[in-house]
Amino acid sequence: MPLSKYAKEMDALKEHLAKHQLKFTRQRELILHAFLRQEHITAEAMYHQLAKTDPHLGLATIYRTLNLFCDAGIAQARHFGSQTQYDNVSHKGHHDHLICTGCGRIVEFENCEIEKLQEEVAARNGFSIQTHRLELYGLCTRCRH
Amino acid sequence: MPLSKYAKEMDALKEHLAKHQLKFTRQRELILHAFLRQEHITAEAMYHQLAKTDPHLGLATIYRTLNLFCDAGIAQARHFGSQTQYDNVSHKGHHDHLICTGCGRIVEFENCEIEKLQEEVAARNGFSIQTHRLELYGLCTRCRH
DNA sequence: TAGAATTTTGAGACGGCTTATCAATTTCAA
DNA sequence: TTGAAATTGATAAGCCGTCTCAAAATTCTA
Repeated sequence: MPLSKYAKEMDALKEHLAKHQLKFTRQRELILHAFLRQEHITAEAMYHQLAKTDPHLGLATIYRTLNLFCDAGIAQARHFGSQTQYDNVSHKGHHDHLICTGCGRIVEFENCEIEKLQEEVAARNGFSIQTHRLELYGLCTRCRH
Repeated sequence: MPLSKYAKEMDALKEHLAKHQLKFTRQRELILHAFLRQEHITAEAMYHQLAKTDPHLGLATIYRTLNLFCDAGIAQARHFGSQTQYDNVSHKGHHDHLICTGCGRIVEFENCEIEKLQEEVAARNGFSIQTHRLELYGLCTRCRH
């Protein structure tokens, strides 16, 4: 019985920390919990969100920690406009994105067939996939008119 | 008989200019030709490239013009890392990437079936795809051992 | 073709997002 | 508990892209 529903990610983080001689800190734990509650978030948004309960948490720490999560495979950075979105990898499962270049609207989708083909391509090249990123850019119905 | 192999894009640009009361300038023509020669490029890269022959071309002009091309449907901006890549829309030969998280090796691939499925997903959501980005992250044969 | 109206250009200032710096603090292995 | 090493927070610095504005170029009109 896990102590928390985020035990899996917590383990992944601790394993990464151990492997790189990094330390487990109050801030990292705090940010991890806040991060795992969302599907995706920007550093700035998380800063404001956490400021309510932890007003002394620095913005730089949030950036550093979210980038750490990316290294640990818990988060994935996605650049949109001038900002960076940090996606919760476990939350999104295997959701990919349709992004409207007109209005910025984002539609999530999932397609098993595509995933299967990805596996085939990877296998053919001797790779074992850990994660992937698929973004389709185009115009949505509204923006086409 | 077209005067240049870029006649189609030139027409698209001129049509857009006319429709918006914009002017056809030496710089716009210059940048269009330089742009169409590549599959994708950043403003900065184009700046350095053109500086050899036109040292007085301003970086701001390049940004403005590449954004103009986006409006005209000739180019398409894509955010990559902290930079903006301007993709040449007319280039169809799009390749995707397999990226080894162990050693950083990048293998390019192309898969028509995946592209077809992408089109289907987009259509189902009312999108018309302009471009896409597909990256598979994993371990290559060597790094798995 | 000349002249006027309008747009564009180039150079640098500016602003937003992210990373670097560094002294003080915290973690953790011994 | 102690001390080496990593982390933090505040802020400076950096980067990328846009804005500003006077001068130049383009287009329109006659």
